[in-house]
Amino acid sequence: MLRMSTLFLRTLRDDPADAEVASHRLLVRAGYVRRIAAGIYSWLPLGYITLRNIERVIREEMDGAGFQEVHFPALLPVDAYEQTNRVAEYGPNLFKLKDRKGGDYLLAPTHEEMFTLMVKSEYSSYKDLPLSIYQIQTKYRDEARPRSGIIRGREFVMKDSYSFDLTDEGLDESYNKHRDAYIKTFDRLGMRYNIVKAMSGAMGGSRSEEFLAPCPTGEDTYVLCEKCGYAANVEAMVTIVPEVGTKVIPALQVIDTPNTPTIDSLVTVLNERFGGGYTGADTLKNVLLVADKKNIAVLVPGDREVDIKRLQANLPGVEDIRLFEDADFAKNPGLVKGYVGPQDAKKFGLTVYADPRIALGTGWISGANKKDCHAINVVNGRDFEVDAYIESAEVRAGDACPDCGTPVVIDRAIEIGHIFQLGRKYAEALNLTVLDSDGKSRVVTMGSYGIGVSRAVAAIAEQTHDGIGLCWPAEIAPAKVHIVATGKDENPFNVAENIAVELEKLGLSVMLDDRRDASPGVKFKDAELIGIPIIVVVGKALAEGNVEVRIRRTGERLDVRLADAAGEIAKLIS
RNA sequence: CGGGGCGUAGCGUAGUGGCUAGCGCGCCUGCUUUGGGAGCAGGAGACCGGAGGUUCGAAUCCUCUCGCCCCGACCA
Repeated sequence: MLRMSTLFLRTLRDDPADAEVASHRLLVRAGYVRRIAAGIYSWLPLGYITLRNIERVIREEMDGAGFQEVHFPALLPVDAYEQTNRVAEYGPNLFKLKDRKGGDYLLAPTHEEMFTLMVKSEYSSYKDLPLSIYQIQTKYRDEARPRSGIIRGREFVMKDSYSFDLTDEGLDESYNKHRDAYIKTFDRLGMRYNIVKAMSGAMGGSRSEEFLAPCPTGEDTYVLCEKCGYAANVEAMVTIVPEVGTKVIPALQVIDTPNTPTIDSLVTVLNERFGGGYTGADTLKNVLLVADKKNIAVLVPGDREVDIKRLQANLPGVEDIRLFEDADFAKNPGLVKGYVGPQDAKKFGLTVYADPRIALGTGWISGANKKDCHAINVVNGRDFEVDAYIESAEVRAGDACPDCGTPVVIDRAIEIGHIFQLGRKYAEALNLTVLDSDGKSRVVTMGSYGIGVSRAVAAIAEQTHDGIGLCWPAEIAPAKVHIVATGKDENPFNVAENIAVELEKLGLSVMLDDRRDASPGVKFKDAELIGIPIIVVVGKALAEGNVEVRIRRTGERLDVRLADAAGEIAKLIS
């Protein structure tokens, strides 16, 4: 039983000045966490209980699916991470340190290497597979910018699992088992979430899905088709290739378009000259970028921006992308800022990437590679060539769903889980092989499955809080019932104590506000801030032989006969 | 790393060269109060982020530095 009279807790009346998002503000105010440094937090009793409740649910579901828990050190020698090139990949995001002998260590940002090496050192036969093991561990990433309190820290708790299979079919099966276990887990945690197609990113691999908890403070943007259920991270959103008309487009013609370095100014001039009807979508935007020191052109419809994140996600292997700067234009005098067209790309040594909307045979208005001049009737395949079609244009609400064509909606979310098929990258790098039934050595294929445990505390707080405080789902609340005793004589305190004991006998955890020196108002405010789902007030209603039961989420209040209070409360929870 | 903002008691804050750094919450003591963050009285608590400088005098001005928050870049 948690007794408020002795609980290590101090709630704050004012919002902390350094907290912006709701979860951060309320978790600090309600005494769940305290900041130690940027992105590094201490967990106080209420917060730690909540965190462990989430861990418990995760463990139950992982164990239930037949996965086994292990525990690796957070402090590791760098060797293995060098073999897989992770030290370079993580770069400054890696917390590095030296031991007294000068040996290089790191605080692990993730543990693929350890899992792989562990399996390698223990197993060597296909008969040992499939295998899925997991851990719940503190991870360290020296983020360039920690933000939003617990949501994005430099130290955080993560559950990570890895599956090991001989075949691709086996990997699919392991992946699906994890997917099912995640669905059960997040359902129990009382979260709203979408399972969304994602890019597997630099890790390689094929299938990849994210579990996203919709919430305005989230950092991820995703699209959702409300008709067919298609959901994808914007990076993974697929664009429908438009039908190309059969009309013959006249020959390319260069026209004078003075002072039209922007799409808007160009459209204005076109409409003046040709009597209207032109929009940005008729023009071709040629965005020049430098990708790992190579010049590239990205073609998108003029009414859209290039989404550099999407572009990068769809250009695997490219590490650094930036827009052309004045210095780059100076080095390439044929490329006229504001008047670039793809017609002479070869001549300029540009690799041309195009949004799928720039389909073969479509005609456009583009820059003429000459100051104050544009070209009309510029046809893809006739007047210019595209080296590759890739998703690179910004995604907008209302874009067509690739599965059913319905306009999609766009929403923001917090990434709380990510499952993906790693394939053989780590197994190859670390030489994890087993003998198959023919006695031949085969590289194992792996899957990787993460849940942000500490982040889930914040995500749930974001999704469930209201104007007066936190509001936990029963499964993870620091207690199931919060009993408030009010009044100045002994009786309500004794009654509250008795109900608490009875509830605990029924298996329900209880927080008891047995403070003698706090006024009722303070106790109510604290109870609402702390966010335990059922609040029982023992006080005035005693005169009629009742206690008052309040549902935190709905604000609903009902009187319950004292005699069967515990039983009634227990019913409310189940 | 670029842009912006901020560092004064546990928390929220006032204080733009002047004398003992002010207020609210919280904390301690006493009395009163007890269904919506109680009242009165008394009290403790601040190297004004740090270093250096200007000045008769610096929380206040200057330089450097450290930290924190927000936007962007970045982010298994």
